[in-house]
Amino acid sequence: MKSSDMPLDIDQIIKKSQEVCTLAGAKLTDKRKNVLIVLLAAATPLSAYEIVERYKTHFHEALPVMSVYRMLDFLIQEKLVHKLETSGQYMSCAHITCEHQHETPQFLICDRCGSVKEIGIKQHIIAELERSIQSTGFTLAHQQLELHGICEHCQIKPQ
Amino acid sequence: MKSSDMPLDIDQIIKKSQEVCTLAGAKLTDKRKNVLIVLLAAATPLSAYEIVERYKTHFHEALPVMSVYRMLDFLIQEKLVHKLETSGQYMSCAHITCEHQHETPQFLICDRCGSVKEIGIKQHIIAELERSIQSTGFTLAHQQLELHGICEHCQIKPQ
DNA sequence: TCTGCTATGATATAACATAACATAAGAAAT
DNA sequence: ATTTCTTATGTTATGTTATATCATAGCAGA
Ligand SMILES: [Zn+2]
Ligand SMILES: [Zn+2]
Ligand SMILES: [Zn+2]
Ligand SMILES: [Zn+2]
Repeated sequence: MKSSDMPLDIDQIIKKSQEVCTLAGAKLTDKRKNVLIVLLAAATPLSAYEIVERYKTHFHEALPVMSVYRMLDFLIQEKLVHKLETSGQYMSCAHITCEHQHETPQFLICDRCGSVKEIGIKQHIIAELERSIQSTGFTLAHQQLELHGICEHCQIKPQ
Repeated sequence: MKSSDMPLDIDQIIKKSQEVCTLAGAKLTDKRKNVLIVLLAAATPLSAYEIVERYKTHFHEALPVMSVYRMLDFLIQEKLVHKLETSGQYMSCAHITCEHQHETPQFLICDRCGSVKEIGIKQHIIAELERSIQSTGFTLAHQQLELHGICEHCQIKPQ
């Protein structure tokens, strides 16, 4: 299951992505765009090697995995894609078309079906986390939170 | 830097580990024990391959990486060792000698020196997290939280 | 001793990621 | 239009993390 239950308008997201890149003085080349499309069309995060396979299927063109890693680096820099550190997989940002600035992301990873829902982390959670570790002298870098569990759909389904 | 600033009494931890295993009907063999000792003596988490190297240095005996993975599986099952999912590294549990049951662990990972401090996650943080995702229908599995940042020591040191 | 179980060894391979250098494609300057 | 520079992509090799599979050793109980 795609984590968002809303149907995606890929064309619109790509259009917005173009704008984001142009604004940043970066170029969303055709291949970078196609990699993003593969991720947008996927129901779950994909590894770089899975992207190679799907790219081949979708676009009838081979893409070296080395290039995929570089394109992912680019897309991550532009915050169009995120990397899940706990699984080494990549997924498109769920908030590309949102106007607001990108917040610290929080990922809800379903351990049964593999779907991932990205939500912005609530400010008060960050504040609580910081308060709870204050005594350790540790300073948080706001990267991302990856939480594992069972998604809504998988809960109502039989095992 | 070892994350805990307290000097470790490795002998005492090993003794307790023996007890934990015996109680669980499991055997802490010499090799498993030695792998644990390597981790206890390390200042930072180690990869399985790094454990192989250090094992060789400490004990003048080669250990196949395959065996290390199996011993890590065993030690993780007995909660004597944790795996950091964000880096594929392993570290000894900081609470082996504690009497209380093992809580959901939270790891503060220093991105400058690589040290990791393990603390039990506060109940109210879990409650807050659960409340914040309630509307998504997602049910958290209490695995572990890996937080990145800068540790106390690295903050006072020049870059 | 025989039997069966658990631990470990050995080998191969899968899966994820980076390094280094070559070529192509496009923009800017001449 | 040609040269030059830069950026994007291709190619090959290798490093790193993890699993699969089958063989052997060691040990406990019948
Ligand atoms: Zn995002
Ligand atoms: Zn699910
Ligand atoms: Zn622990
Ligand atoms: Zn540090």
